Amino acid sequence: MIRVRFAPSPTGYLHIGAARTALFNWLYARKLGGAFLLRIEDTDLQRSTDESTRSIIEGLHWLGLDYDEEIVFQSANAEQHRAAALRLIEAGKAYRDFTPKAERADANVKQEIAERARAASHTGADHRSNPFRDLAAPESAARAVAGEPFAVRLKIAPEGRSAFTDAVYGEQERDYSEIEDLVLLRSDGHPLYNLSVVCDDIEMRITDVIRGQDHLTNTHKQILIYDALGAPVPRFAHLPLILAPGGKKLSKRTHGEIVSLTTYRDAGFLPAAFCNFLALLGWAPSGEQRTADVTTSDVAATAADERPGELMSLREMVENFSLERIHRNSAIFNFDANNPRRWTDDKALWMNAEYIRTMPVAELAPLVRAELETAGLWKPEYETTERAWFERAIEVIRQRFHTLKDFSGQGRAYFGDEFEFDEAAVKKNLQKEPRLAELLPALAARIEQTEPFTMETCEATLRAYADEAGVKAGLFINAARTALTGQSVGPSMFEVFDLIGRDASARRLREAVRLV
RNA sequence: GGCGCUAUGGUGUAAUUGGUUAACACGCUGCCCUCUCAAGGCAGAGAGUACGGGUUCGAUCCCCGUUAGCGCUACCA
Repeated sequence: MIRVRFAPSPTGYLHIGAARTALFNWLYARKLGGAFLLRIEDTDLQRSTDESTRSIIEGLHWLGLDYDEEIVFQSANAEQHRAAALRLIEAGKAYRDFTPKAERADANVKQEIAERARAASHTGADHRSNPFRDLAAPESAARAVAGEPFAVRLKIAPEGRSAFTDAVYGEQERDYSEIEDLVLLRSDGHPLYNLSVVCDDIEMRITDVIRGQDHLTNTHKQILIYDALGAPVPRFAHLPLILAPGGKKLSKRTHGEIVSLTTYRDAGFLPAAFCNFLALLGWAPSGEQRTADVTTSDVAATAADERPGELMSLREMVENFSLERIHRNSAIFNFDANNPRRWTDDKALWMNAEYIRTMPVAELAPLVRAELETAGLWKPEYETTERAWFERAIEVIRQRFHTLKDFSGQGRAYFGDEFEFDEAAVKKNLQKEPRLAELLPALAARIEQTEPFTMETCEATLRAYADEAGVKAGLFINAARTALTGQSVGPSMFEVFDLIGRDASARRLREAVRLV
């Protein structure tokens, strides 16, 4: 049985790249009927926080990626990892390194690495020139017993090659001479990443490791640890990275909130839409599936036969998913920090709007309810006596919305009398024609007396009065839109009258006079 | 410095795995529809597949080199 895991380290919020890794693992597990597990890699005690762990769990929950067993906290297994390292010493596969620990500043590690490599190539020193590598076992043990601190290093054979087949990147080979005797245990006894990952993956009986491409070259080291431990090596699949515009690294430091999953939740994205978008970064259904999906998509039950194949429900993604179709080049997450309209990837925004516009209203309603609740606009009647009205309002206004936030923003006037007037709209629709000061109350009176009060009768009333007053119907229509909703854009005006209702419509028309 | 990975319009991707006027989506431009804005419809601009060599009757696709970007190279994860 397939067992995969998502293993983030809880140092900060859940990164969208990590979220995509989680999604792919989940997709793979669900497709193959396997288990999807969650492991929190909190071995770096200084940087790990509970808050971050919580945000990871919340993020997965929001996306709808359910995990199958208890969460594993890596720090809880430190003792086992240590024992494994000690066992490797006994077996002669690792050795104690008594070299005093070198302090280095995090900021210049890269530079230091380069300099050290250059120096080593001059002196002819290689990865196997550690003086403690071949220290006799009894002496090594004696020094340890005497209390001398030591790190534990894996003993890599001087000659040979490591090889594996990555499900995405294909055949991978690396000469042992390129691999240093990596440290498994710090001199303070703390197990290091590569050891911990391998031990936990063995313990959790992970069969397929699906993770970011940044681990591709480290995989050779981990395979060496599997071998030393005598454990079977899982299958590996590395995912291309997600980069910022310009092909630069997408980081919290330089790009801020844009890389955090919670940003999208808080901005009113639908989890299904965001998963859909994320899935298409580095993966795509085949051309065949793309066209086949046109008729089977259930994202939009109402217009299924018109949907492009890129829009897929989670269920459809599971159906179509395969490691083989993940590609190897990194994807760019496109956005423009200087343009508020382009604050995140255009396609993500479009896709979210598409979902909002086409998903069944019954599924959208609870999400709108949550949004209205947080905005203080929710009324319990929307679930009972006004349910039909509520669903109709959603249906009408969602056509122009991009995120759930729009229901409490642009859509505010539909759910209450407290709303803002857009300055430009007032100027354009109410202030260009001074006669509106008299005409608006008169229109209000006519609207009020319209019987029955429907889209059609409102239209007839308005047009008749426009004729009578000798103005264009458009004048009234646009003025009414701004009077009733505060905006210059929105649904067909007669639908707006109908939704907002007789009393509120008349009232808002009269009140708008003060803005003329 | 060493090793590795990658390279199709602005972005995400497709191309029956060597044979297409290089396709689709987002974005962009224009027109239509129209009470506004979306949506929708129509039309269009935008890549000859990073560059240079091979192999081949024929390369987006296979090979080599160059360049660029990214990753790894820590007693970080």
